[in-house]
Amino acid sequence: MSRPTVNDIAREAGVSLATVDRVMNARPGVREKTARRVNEAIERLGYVRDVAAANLARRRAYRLAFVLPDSRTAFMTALRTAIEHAAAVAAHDRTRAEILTVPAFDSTAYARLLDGLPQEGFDGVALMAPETPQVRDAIRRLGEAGLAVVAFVSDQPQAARDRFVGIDNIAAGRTAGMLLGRFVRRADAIVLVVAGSMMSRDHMERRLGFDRVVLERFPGFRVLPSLEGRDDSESLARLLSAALDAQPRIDAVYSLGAGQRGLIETLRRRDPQRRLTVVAHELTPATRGALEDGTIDAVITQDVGHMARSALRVLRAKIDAMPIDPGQEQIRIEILLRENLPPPG
Amino acid sequence: MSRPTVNDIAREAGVSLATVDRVMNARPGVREKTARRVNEAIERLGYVRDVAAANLARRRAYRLAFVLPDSRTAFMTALRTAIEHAAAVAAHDRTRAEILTVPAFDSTAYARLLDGLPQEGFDGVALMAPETPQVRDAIRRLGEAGLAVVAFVSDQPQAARDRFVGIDNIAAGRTAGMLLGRFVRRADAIVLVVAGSMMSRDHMERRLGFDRVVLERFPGFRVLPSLEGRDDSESLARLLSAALDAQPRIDAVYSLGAGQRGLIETLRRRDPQRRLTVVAHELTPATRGALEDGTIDAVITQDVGHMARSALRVLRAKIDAMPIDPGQEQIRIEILLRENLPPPG
DNA sequence: CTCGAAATGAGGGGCGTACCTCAGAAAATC
DNA sequence: GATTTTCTGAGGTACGCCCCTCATTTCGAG
Repeated sequence: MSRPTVNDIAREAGVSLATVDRVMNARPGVREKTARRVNEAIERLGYVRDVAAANLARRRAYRLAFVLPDSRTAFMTALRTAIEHAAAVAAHDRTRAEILTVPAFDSTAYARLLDGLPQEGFDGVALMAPETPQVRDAIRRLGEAGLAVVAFVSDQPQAARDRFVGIDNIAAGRTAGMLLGRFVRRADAIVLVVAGSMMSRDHMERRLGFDRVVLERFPGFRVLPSLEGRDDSESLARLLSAALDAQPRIDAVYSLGAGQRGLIETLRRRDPQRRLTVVAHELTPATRGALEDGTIDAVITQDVGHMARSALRVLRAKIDAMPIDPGQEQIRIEILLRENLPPPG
Repeated sequence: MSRPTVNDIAREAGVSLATVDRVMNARPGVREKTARRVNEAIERLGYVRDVAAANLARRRAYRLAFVLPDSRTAFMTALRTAIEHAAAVAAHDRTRAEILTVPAFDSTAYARLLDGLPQEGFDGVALMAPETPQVRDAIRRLGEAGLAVVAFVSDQPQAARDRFVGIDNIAAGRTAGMLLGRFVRRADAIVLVVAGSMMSRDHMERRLGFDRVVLERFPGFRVLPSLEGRDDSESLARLLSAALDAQPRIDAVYSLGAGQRGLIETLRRRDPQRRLTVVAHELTPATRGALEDGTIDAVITQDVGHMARSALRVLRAKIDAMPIDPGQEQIRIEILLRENLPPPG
């Protein structure tokens, strides 16, 4: 005997199909007593609505938006590709997801775009945006308009988002710090921190976590003031080169993300014997190559494919008011060495 | 304009619905020329069959089996729980998955069980079994009977499995070796390897990878003959205690998996200052606690939840002859430090 | 050209659910 | 008890696809 259907419920509850339908879809005009009988029958038979059939009948289509900054770092490119891929797969599942792009730090533009989404028929939004009052208010309005909202990659802890899909960047920074600290042999190591841009919350949090762990666990380390390459490989290469000249005894480099290409090229040139211990963020073609040839010792990363799929699943679940599987939606802070690098592609 | 349906295909191809249906479901009685016209129409409109609707109409139900050894290590317990959870979720999706248990190293019992599956109406099997000729032949017969077969956790590279869901244990061993080697401060470290049982392929492969990396990268290390606790915490505790007495200068311990509880308790007692560098496999309540309190420095693990879900997805895809998303099905060799430990549960 | 076989069209019933209408029954109101 | 209001039942149509039957057309062989 297979799963019970609405018909079984109707029979079991001693009511008609129409009544079962009214109860199940919260339509008006059912006495409380009758509704209870139906719900009891559902309980008793262990009925679970066949979501596939329901969606078929409803002709339901989920219309979702990924709202991303227009930044074009390797990480953002990989993220976009992952989202497009996940969206193509989800298209087989009545889900249409589009990427919308906004000037990177323009909160007003974000707010304007978000405010327009309800009228355009979107049911849910995955949002990667700076944490500002304007964005926060726009998120609240989205929620009031009935859209599901997840903060994506970068959290909005103060805002009315339904969930955060991404990693804890403080913990990621701690992880990087611990790894770097244990990889470096000497107790009085000099460490250089390289940042894309400190304007982004992620990088600030990583830095924070890193500093804390160094302070707690490697108090003998000297951490130099951080280099800011403004997400740009060329300027980063120049800055790094200058820093290595100024302080030749640098033992380790921690790269918070963005501009990795310039960093790696400079390291290859300046440190061919790989005396330096290097920990970087984000798996990109550049960091993969550097991991393979030993220029970088470890990469801390987050699986962009997983994040894209997770955002889609979470949004759909929120739209349907269904529970999510926390284990499946937990994005890991991955540590990659050359030895556990997943195959490319 | 939403997705094209079979009706659109029929119209576009200038044939009737019945013919489209015959083509799509490979039913006989269609001239090749006509079939081609239909397929062209499918191409042109970018039609993709609505699998949900198709399954509904077919009343298709996937009946899947997880065939596991009766071993009751913490890892196997976690794995079973993860499978049960994934199966409960998949039940909402016309998929019934059951766990079948076989005496751990009894190839004959495995073969007998596997041979019975086709008659019992199973469509696919995820199999964790020793790699023996008997099992290999049984897998071939399953394939011939039309079942999808994935090797689960432990690969069957010589057998006709459709895929392997699990990690490369040689790489996992290499990862552990690299991590341990870099965490230990001295170049002439003495390393103790602790195994549950060397009978299992996984543990042998990890050992192999570990040894190779130590040989290549840390040639000064001395690796002691390995301790075998036969997957049993108590006997492992005794052995370890004896080994630490015999060689007090041990610097590091590598635990291949199984019997971790005894290991950890002994370490807590014998090494309260955490002088030892310890790398272990599998995230379990015991290793989690040990990571948190610093008894263990790193854990190499594989996400059991991911593996269970992946096996289900892969089996369904194989049964439907649909493509899979390699990125999503890639099981990671995860490195966990205290800093990037995911929340429990 | 004829005949039989093969190919195709037309149509129905069904999968489990949603959503609608209308008539009739039960309950609440006075 | 009559009347209004609220509930409930019966039944239909639809979603996109599967699978079956039967009549009709087309094709190829002789």
